[in-house]
Amino acid sequence: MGRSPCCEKMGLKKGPWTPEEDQKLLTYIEHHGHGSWRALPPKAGLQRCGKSCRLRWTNYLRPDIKRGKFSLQEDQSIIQLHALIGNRWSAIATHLPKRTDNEIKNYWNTHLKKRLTKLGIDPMTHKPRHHHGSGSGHAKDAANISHMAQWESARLEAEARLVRESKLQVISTTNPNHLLISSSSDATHQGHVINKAPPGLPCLDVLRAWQGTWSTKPTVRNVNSTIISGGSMMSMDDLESPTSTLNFPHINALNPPMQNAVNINGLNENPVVPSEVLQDNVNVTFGCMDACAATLAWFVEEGTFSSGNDEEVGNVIMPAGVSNIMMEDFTDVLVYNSSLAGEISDNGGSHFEENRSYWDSILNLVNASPSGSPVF
DNA sequence: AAATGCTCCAACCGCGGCTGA
DNA sequence: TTCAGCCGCGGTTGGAGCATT
Repeated sequence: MGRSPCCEKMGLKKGPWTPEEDQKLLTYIEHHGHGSWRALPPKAGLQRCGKSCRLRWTNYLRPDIKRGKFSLQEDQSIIQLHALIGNRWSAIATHLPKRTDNEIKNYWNTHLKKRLTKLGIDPMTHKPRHHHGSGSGHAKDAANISHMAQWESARLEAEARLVRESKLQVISTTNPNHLLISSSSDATHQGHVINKAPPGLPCLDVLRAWQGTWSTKPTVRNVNSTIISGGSMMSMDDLESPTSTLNFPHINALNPPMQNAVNINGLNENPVVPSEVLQDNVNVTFGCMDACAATLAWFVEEGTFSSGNDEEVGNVIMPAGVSNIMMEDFTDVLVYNSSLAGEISDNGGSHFEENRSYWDSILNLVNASPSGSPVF
């Protein structure tokens, strides 16, 4: 590859792994764990550097890797997380169980980025190239989004580290010969276990303190009726990530879309929360709007809605007409979410028409494509 | 059938952060 | 405090396989 041959100069093999090498590595790790990667190759009888072994294991041989096509929900998650935290693949992978950071990175570079580009959405900023912002208000939103992105980014990194540290603790207290798993992609799964562990883990306290630093407000109800408890860990059960501070109204709205539309409309009956309390959550909602656009276009392109549950079999393929009707309802849901946020925050609902226009423009863009064919 | 172009992904490299001496 | 060793992450690449001409 025209780079300095770090392994070659030591007489070590590079390039594609043979089935025999895979078997050696698998067998060794199953019996001994990987321990020090640097020390592993000679013990396992491999003419490879430790780095190469680690990569092979974490990206390919690990038994808990899910391979194959990404689901629509996984697409959503990647887009939304990327909109928030950028190219932090390992952090994104912690929210996609059984997917490796490398796989997500490849998928982004080969599929998602291109599709967003074709949609006219900048894959780096997640904004439409001809975004119709509203002057200073838009700049303010952008600043808030940036603030939240930094917050979430730091939180995800802390979460990933927490998972890694806790894994070491768990392993050290169990069978020393237990299979060591060191990839980040299983972090979400592992994180559930860890976060249900008895309180007292120092790392958890650190994370709590970290969250408390930013979230000093009292318990509030956000636009999606999820209770967020400021200064302490929130309810885990409702969230995709065990410690996520975010929620994505459109995800819930789509799983399935119609039922959740009812749920969201039901918010009218909920007590209105003071604007200062909701502000942060509202900002997140707006921060995800552009990512929502891409996601929405997805569903129209595919003509499908995911069940949202990997356990269920298959997606429902809808006729174009039905799809359009559902898209209109979906728009209402999204507009409602964002306009509710706007109402509660500071503009007395002034976002409503603007957001409706925004989503209508996305729908028009999508619907302008030939019937039943991708828009890109 | 052959040549060419394109897509995809496994695997590499370099850098930065962490840890222990 | 410094430094060396190690690990993990993100960016990048080579090449296999597929599609198109």
